[in-house]
Amino acid sequence: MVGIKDVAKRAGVSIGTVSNVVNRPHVVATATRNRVLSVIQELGYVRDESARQLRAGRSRIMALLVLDLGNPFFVDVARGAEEAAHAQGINIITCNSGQRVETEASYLAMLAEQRVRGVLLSPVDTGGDAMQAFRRSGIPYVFVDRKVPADEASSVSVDDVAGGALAARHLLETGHHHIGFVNGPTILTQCRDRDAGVRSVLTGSGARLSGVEAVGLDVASGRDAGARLLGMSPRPTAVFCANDLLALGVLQAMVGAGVRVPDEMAIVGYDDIEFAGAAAVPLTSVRQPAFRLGRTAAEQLLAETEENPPPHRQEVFTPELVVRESTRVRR
Amino acid sequence: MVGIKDVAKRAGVSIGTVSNVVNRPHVVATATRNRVLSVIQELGYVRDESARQLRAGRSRIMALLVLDLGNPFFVDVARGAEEAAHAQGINIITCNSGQRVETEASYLAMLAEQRVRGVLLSPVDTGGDAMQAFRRSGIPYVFVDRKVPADEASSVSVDDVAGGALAARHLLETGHHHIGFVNGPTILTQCRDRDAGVRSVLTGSGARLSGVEAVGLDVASGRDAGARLLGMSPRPTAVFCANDLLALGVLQAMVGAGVRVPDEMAIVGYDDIEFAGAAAVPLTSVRQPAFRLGRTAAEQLLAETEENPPPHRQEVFTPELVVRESTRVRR
DNA sequence: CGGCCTCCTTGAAACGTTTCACCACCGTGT
DNA sequence: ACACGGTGGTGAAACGTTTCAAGGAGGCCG
Repeated sequence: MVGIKDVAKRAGVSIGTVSNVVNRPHVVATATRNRVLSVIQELGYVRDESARQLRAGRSRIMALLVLDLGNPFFVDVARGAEEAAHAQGINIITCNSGQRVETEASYLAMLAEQRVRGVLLSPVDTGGDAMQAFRRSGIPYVFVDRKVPADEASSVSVDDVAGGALAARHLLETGHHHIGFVNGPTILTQCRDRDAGVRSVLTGSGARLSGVEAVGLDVASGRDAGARLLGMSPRPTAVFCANDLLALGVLQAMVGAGVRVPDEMAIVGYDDIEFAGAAAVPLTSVRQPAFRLGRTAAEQLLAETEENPPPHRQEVFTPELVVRESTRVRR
Repeated sequence: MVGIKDVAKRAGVSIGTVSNVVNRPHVVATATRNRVLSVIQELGYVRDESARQLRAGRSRIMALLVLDLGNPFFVDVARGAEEAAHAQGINIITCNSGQRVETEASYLAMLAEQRVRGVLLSPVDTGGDAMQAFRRSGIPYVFVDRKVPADEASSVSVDDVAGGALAARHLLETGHHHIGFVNGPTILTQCRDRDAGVRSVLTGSGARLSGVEAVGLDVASGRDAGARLLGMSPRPTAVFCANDLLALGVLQAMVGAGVRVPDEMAIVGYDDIEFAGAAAVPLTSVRQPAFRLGRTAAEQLLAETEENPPPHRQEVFTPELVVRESTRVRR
């Protein structure tokens, strides 16, 4: 592998000069610069970032550690983060934990060892050993889609309690008295918060709530939950799902069983992913500003990795209900 | 930031011993090892991967550079790759070029400077400068979802010509004589191949082909293309889309315009992403084994980064037609 | 009691950069 | 002729690891 030394020797200059050509071209004379540049071309020299970083003490890479890339919501978050980072010439690498605690831990360890510039975090497990160790590493991080106490770190999130409430209220207003709630794993704050929102609205409303906890937050888990819903008697007349993927799964189960949506079963999803509007029955969903979430978080993180970091901030966006066929009231 | 020296001093041993505790625990006496380990704990020491890598000359990270994470097909590819890599204790980082040539170039440069262990590549632009430079870097790479000459590198792909042919034949067999083809940007080999497949079947069949080139491979481009399709006269009675996202967009355009699917317009997509089956009208689609694609490619890449790399291989999977509502013949 | 083996530990070199103090040279003003 | 400033280039230190030859401390055998 060709290094700066080879270039120096071949161009008949010192190592320092080659380094200058690469990093501060203006300080070296035009003739020398061109000679060195052409040798670099000729030899195909690529500088070694690990050496550079070892010297500099800091990396030029930011990372995004994401709960589940299979969820288009997070893909949009990633896009937003990428946009913000690229605008400042920083590359973002994405790590997908797939909601597995061990995978997450392994990525956290890797990122710490890598001395990454900063990390955008949407962790499964905020309290675990891996996360504790990561905190101590001193690498700046910002939580995405999860709120944390202000003294720990910045966060950019969406008010999930409000989102859950929004969905529940909508179902009440469209005349339902028995509502199913397909929630995801309650280890996730998002799920607990949405649950809290639902309960805050339903408690004392006279409506009945039937909860189902899905094993995952994907379509397959949704189909599964749908089947369980179908087995209930009395069966709820409407269901709120913690996630559009779950909602799509539930919808598939309903269609498969010949249960008409929304007439026999209204469905509300969460996230308003692009596919929600294109579903067999277009889904009513609680929209989150995913792209902005990612962008805002990345901007904050970038700011916090600068010389004089600004104080931590907790940004909370407000979700919005998008009504479609799946809860339309027919008269 | 605490380094190996701090640990050594505090534990009263040499830095070599600390290194041994971390990397070859068995060679150090139990008492010493425990003492060092507890100091590591206490100080929160995390080893610096850039120094480690500088010394070792190679990284322990693999990368996946992907065309578009917004396409669930690639998310599945990523999952497959992650599975294979994690099975060998290697972490995979994902880089999303979003089909932008400059973004791709910038990631390629970054990965080369990073001296990554190996890269899984689904590039927009195989011939560009960035790619040329990357080849020279000597980092092992394997193409995913794209075939290349055997002497350059390994590749794992799906026969796109066959896939295109499969779709076209299906539409002929279901009685269509005027077929639309919504293709993606022809800079992508995949799109050119699918086109070739379609033409090979339609040429001489007596059927008419109306081509539309979408600007992207996403839902919005599909809606756009759908609108163009609707403006044609005579209007095709069926359309094959190079991609399920395009197909979903076209479907939305049809639904929006009150054109019945499949009666007035049959639709075939490509990839068979999870959402295809859950669409307003479940989509017929050409299925690709995305997960296996990713897993196989990662396995090959891992093998090629070993001591005695196996020869390059070209693995080509065969696509499969999945028939659903969107092309169902009613009688 | 000397020699030898085994088990642990050490110190220093090396990895490929960046940075910085220092030097050589040249032209200019006095 | 001399001092001086500016320009362009050099050499060496430093970054935090890993690795490896070498050495010290015991224990065992003859």
